[in-house]
Amino acid sequence: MAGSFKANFTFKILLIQIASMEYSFRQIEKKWQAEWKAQQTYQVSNDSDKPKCYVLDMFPYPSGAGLHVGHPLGYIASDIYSRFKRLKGYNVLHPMGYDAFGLPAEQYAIEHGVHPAVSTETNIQNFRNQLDNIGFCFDWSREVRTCDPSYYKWTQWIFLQLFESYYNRATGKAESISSLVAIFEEKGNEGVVCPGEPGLQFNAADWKAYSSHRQQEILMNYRLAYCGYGEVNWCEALGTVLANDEVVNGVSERGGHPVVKKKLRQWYLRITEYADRLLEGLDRIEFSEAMKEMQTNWIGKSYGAEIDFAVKSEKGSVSSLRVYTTRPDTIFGVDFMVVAPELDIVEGLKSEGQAAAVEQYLDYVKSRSERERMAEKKITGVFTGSYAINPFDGREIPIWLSEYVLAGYGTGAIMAVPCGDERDHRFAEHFSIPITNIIGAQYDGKEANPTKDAILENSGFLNGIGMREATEIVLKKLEEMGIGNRKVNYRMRDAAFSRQRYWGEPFPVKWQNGVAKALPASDLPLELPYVESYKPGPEGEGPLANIPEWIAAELETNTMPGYAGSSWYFLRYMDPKNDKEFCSRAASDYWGQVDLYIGGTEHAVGHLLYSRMWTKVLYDLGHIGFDEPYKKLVNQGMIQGSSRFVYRINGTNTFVSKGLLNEEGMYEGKLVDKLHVDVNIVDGYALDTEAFKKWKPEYAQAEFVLENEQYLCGSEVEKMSKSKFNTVNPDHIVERFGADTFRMYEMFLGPVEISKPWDTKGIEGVHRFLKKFWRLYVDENKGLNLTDEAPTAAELKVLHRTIRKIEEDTERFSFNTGVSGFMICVNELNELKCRKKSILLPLLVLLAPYAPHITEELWQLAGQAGSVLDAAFPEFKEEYVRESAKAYPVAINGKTRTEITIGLEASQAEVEEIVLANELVQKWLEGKAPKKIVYVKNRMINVVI
RNA sequence: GCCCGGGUGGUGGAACUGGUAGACACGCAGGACUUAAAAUCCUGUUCGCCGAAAAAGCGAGUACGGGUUCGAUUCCCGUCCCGGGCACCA
Repeated sequence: MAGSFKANFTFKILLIQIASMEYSFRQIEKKWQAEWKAQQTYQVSNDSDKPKCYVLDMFPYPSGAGLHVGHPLGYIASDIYSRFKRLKGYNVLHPMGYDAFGLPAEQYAIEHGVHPAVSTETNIQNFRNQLDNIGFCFDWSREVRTCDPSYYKWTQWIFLQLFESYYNRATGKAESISSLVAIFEEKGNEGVVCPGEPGLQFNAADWKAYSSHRQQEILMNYRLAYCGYGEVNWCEALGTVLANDEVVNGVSERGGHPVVKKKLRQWYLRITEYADRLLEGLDRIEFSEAMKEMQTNWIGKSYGAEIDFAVKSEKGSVSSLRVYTTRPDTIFGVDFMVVAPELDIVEGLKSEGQAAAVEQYLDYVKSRSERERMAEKKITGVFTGSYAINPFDGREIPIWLSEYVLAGYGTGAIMAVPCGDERDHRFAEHFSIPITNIIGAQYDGKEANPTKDAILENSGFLNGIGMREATEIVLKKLEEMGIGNRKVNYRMRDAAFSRQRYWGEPFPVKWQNGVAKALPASDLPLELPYVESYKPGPEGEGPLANIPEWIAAELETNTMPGYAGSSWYFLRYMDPKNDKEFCSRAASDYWGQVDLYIGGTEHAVGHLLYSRMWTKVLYDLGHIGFDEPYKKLVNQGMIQGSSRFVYRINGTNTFVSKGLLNEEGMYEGKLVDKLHVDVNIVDGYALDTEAFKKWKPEYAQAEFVLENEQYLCGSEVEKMSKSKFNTVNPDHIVERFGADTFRMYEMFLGPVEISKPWDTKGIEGVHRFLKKFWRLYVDENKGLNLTDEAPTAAELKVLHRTIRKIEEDTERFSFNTGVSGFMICVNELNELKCRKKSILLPLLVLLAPYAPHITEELWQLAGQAGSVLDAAFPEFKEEYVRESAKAYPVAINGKTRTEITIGLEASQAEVEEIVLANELVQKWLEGKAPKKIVYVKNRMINVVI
């Protein structure tokens, strides 16, 4: 008994010892995360002799769902790059913070009665824990939050800069409103076109004679941040304004209530004044061509003309119709006009006979969102009963209304040339409008041809003239006749900058007698007051309108949108604690532009354009020394999720199982709304209907139409996002495999810029690699197992190839191939049974940016001083990898047939001789002479027969 | 609809500037070690044809159809499918 007990006891001790030298990743990771925190290893100074490098991740919104595996993809990439740059001797700024204002927190407040500040704080804590788990090198002492008054004080301050500025087109930059007033007092607005009211003209005397109310109204039309009127999605039943996101099939996602458009007073940013500079700036920054193209298209600069057509109508109240066209040369091909249904002149255009049809059409359009209108393939429209007169041949052209023409672009009216424009063509065919062919054989009668190179026919005085030339002739003639002028147009509109919401920055503005007055900077921050209820105010105003004190103080009741705080946050990180300035000039001069910005393409035209504009304004006003915020942008692809959908019969609370829908996605002839459902309450495709009822209050009374006693959901691969309820939490991945494995696996999945669906299987391979790596240094029984022997040539070759590979791949953000490079290296060193410090210590440094915890542990075990984070990146030496010969693939007619090893210095003649002597090549030649032998040094050889 | 991106084995992907398609992994199959399992290690793995098998060989192959080229996953034209954005999600 005793002997057996003792043996058992010893055995246990042995087990513990063995276990202690295994790769126990959780223990190692927690140890070093605590150590780095204690040592403040990641704190960065603004004062350093080293070259600077600013690496930034796009500002996350701390959602209640927490991090999903898609978020850290970019953070890991930037983390690896930051650590790599640190090893390379840079002073690296790599900060993180929270874009903490936003709709979801408010939505949550409405649904659960929790104050957004409370839920946001909880979410941030949660986010932070999740981030810490992964071992990022963020300098948390620089953390910022947009909802913190010490932060939004400066958001409000920058808003005041915008409010107190206008864009001087003559100097091409923002200047102060006071300097504009000085110009007005001296000479009126001559030479200073009013962007908000282009026809406006007044002299100094006029200006002085204006009431102060009128003066303020004029100034408002110049300000970079200004007030105007705009349409919003208004839901009467909810008494609130909805985001496009929240509107499905013309009804609210919450509750399925009708949504119509309503005009409300709104703030705007005059980003259109910066259109040309936003275009020009693209030439000076390293964004992908696709990204530049998207921004260019969004800005949508076009050169064309505005033309006034005389109108013949029953009422006679409309004398002319102004259209915008980029193709004045096609004016003889105009077969009809299309006017946006919202335009005021519609009332005057409709004839008695068409009145009913027009009214019916207007009702239809009112129920449609802009998104739906643009996505519509179906052709809709109505004839107004009026005609425009072609100024050159007097032809009467019918005027139609159609939703494919948008009120906000150009003049809201177009001249339709069906033979040259696809949409016009389909419209003409659909409504049987006769088509005039002005390009002869270039038009086949079936499809529009948008060519610019045809010779015009059927075109009066333009007959026989090329289109490009004709454009100029027509423009001159229109100008002579006084009915048209050249016009540069932008598709981009001014950015709506107010929300009828609670959880955002209050505007530092008072309304007195209908005039907006800026609060003095000394009153900032204007703090967001506490509210009991998040219900909208009267007439769709924001919740702040419900606070008597707020109203009594005459304060603006709108709040700023999400992109306000995120448009300048990269500056605040440089000097986060400054309570005198948004960022000291010394700090912004030291850090300068963001050297590497990583984030998704979903911000291509929103955030990235706004923050570029804000930067330009701050630059113009002399607050910073550069006018582009981001020097280089790398787009991370999305890690996609697999979403699930439920189908609600439109206007009801009844949900129909997927299999019961017909091919058009209808149920018994009824329209259904397709709604996302949380993947966590769906098993495969089967919905847990009880959990569904508890999921959201509005579903508590939901009824289900089942198939085979189950409710089956639809599925789609799409972006992983809180709003699509399809997220996977990284925490449990880290728990099972460790942070180093998680980091490397995310990178190993594929190129950082490509989207791919998440799949947990496959992570084993990376985990195995790290265990193998560990065993290169540590014998699980004996412990550390390194020698001081001199390395062999083969070992040096493996090491230096890896140095080159990792350096190149990290520098070009090809982290996936970097990881595979490490795998190859470890496989080869294993084969060589290499345990030499001279090889393995440099390898530790190479791997440190990718897997910081395991490398720091081994660095310490190997008795190295200091942290591996501050080691020097090993230097690549070409001499160790140099080859003297290459095994060339030899192809016959492009098809590889064999391999021949030839010295690298061989000449064409020598190669030909060697190749022709080869037995296999001779077999293919069958005695004939080759036509040609292609030899590309260090690449391949091709024998052409 | 418009703009942008993508499509390569059973799966994720590699091939960087037009030069050996499938690196590196996952999965799968077989084997070694073990009483067994886990862990670890080894071998094979694009498809088809020809072989008893192995070796070798032949043919096809990077969404589909064309083109340029000695040579195309890579460049050009057209088609299909998937994803992102389209102005109040951030």
